[in-house]
Amino acid sequence: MRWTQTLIPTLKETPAEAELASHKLLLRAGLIRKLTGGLYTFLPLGLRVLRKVEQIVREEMNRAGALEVLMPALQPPEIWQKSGRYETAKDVLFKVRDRAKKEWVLGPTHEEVITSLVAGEINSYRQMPKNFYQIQTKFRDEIRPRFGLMRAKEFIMKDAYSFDATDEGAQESYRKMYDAYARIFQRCGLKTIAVEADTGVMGGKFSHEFMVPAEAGENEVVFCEACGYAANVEKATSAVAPSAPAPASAAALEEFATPGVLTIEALSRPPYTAAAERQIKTLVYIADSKPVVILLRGDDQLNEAKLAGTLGTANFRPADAAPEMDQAVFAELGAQPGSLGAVRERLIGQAAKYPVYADQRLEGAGGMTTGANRDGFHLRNVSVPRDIQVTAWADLRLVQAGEPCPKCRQPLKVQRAIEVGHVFKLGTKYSVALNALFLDEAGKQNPAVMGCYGIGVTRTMQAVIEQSHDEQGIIWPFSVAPYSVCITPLNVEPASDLMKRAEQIYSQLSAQGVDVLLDDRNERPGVKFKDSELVGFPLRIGLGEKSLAKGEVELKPRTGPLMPVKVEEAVERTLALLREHR
RNA sequence: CGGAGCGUAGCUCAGCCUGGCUAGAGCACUUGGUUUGGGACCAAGACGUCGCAGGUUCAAAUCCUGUCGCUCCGACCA
Repeated sequence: MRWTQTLIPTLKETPAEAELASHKLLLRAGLIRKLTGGLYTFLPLGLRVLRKVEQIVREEMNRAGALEVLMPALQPPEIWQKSGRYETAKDVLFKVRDRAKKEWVLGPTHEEVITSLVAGEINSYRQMPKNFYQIQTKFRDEIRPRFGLMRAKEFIMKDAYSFDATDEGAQESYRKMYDAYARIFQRCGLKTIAVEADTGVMGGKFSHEFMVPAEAGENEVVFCEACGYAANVEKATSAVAPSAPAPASAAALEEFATPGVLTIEALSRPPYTAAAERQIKTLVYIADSKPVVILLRGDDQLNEAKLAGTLGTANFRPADAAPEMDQAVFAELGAQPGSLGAVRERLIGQAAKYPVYADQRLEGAGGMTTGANRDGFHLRNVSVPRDIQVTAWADLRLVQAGEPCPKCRQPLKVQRAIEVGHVFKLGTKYSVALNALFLDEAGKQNPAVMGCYGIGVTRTMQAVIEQSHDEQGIIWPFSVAPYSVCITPLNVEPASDLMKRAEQIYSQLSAQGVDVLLDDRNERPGVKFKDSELVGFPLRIGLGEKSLAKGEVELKPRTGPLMPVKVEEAVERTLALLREHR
């Protein structure tokens, strides 16, 4: 392709709308343009990258034995009602109406469609295992689209769904996808870590996310360099020490005045000096419209994902002074936040019936300080086993960097990351709901055991840029670069020897099947160099009068030194470099 | 949805506080010329419903109200 014949609208200045380096570069390098918030057009160069990522995904899915299909993006709401997600996923569902006013759904994902298909087409254990995948546009009514392609209303996802006759078979399907994902991201030049992920309230068996470490990521992963333990912070646990136990001869509860003290921090300072780890933090949440009390150690933070698992619902929020209903809850408890506690004898009336969920770390703790359910007062000498009636113990705390690894006790690290892929062992939730049943060897009817597997293709493309760029621009790996080679003649007069040489190299490389771009613009050298570095072609072949006088052209890898080579050897040397990176 | 900020040329922004003459700059674009190994220079030119609607005023980009859009922080997720 010739530069003057395609459209590569590079920008010298950074568009005001972009925050992330990768988002800025997508715009500046002329890969995408925004139509409106969360919706982007892929320009010729951006589309080439996207297609290359898709092709890698396709090859690896095929290698893993998955079958490519293409399902409708426009879907009937009935199947969503059957699975129950018409309600549970209502916030992300785009809905449209046809001329008869009938409602349709724009697919945010395709479990319902594929399971409906399989229900009709697969009836025997002999037809399994099967794994179907597609690369397709998804629609999600994101609350807040942001960061360019990272979180868009419309994006391209590779989704796959496996169907097995047995649980062991499903494990094997899961493992194959896990391995395929590792290969896919590696081929895209991405460093990823696979982390244990929260299965949420859907209660799937287990799940891994593929994360690209990056400060710009929206997730946090906890990992151990010593033993390889890695988990999403929502799921992560650690081997933190339990709290100091209640002494044998426990002192009696004692109320003391703490005027104006509303925080753990304030209570840990003089004149009170109750260390944070000797305090009990009391939180009140409204879950499914009912108040619940949550207890953590003073120096711990609540992990809301774990709370969701414990409560069995994601429909909860912290109680807040504003809504009247919440005010009634605080009135029942006898105090405002800052003076709340869960000591049995202080919970009277309705408050005595509020369920109390306590973090495991408090189990057996003694000598603690907590709110007295009376504004401006706290209680000391609290013994958890003696004074607090706990409805259920659970792991509710957020793991912090430096805590001991749950497997090997070495210090854990925390890193921000971008989620590019997710593998999920689903079980039979959808096959039961949508009747995907089969007959086993014994002639007995069973629901298929499913797994689902997603890769954000457009997000992966941006993640590559986020992980691989410098001040000059993008640094594309050969595998997904829009063009592997950019030929940069510094004189584009058609009659010039220099341009003839450039044309010759261009046609020879093209004939060898190399993705090559000829920068035939009549621009000054600086402009051409800057642009080729901004776009990030892995290899540039520079042709200038000076070096050509010596019979040389210049090979310039994006991040390597300039390599003068004989004109006659330019094509061969280029092909050799490309082979090295295959 | 809650909180914060921003809407002026294709892009980056100034002007707004303290209303006033023909609404500006740089980049990009067009034409001509000079240049040509790291984002050139000279000259001439084209490009604006100042997001939109209403109000205040002799007069509104500027003040007020509403509205729409965008960006950032939180809940959602590939």
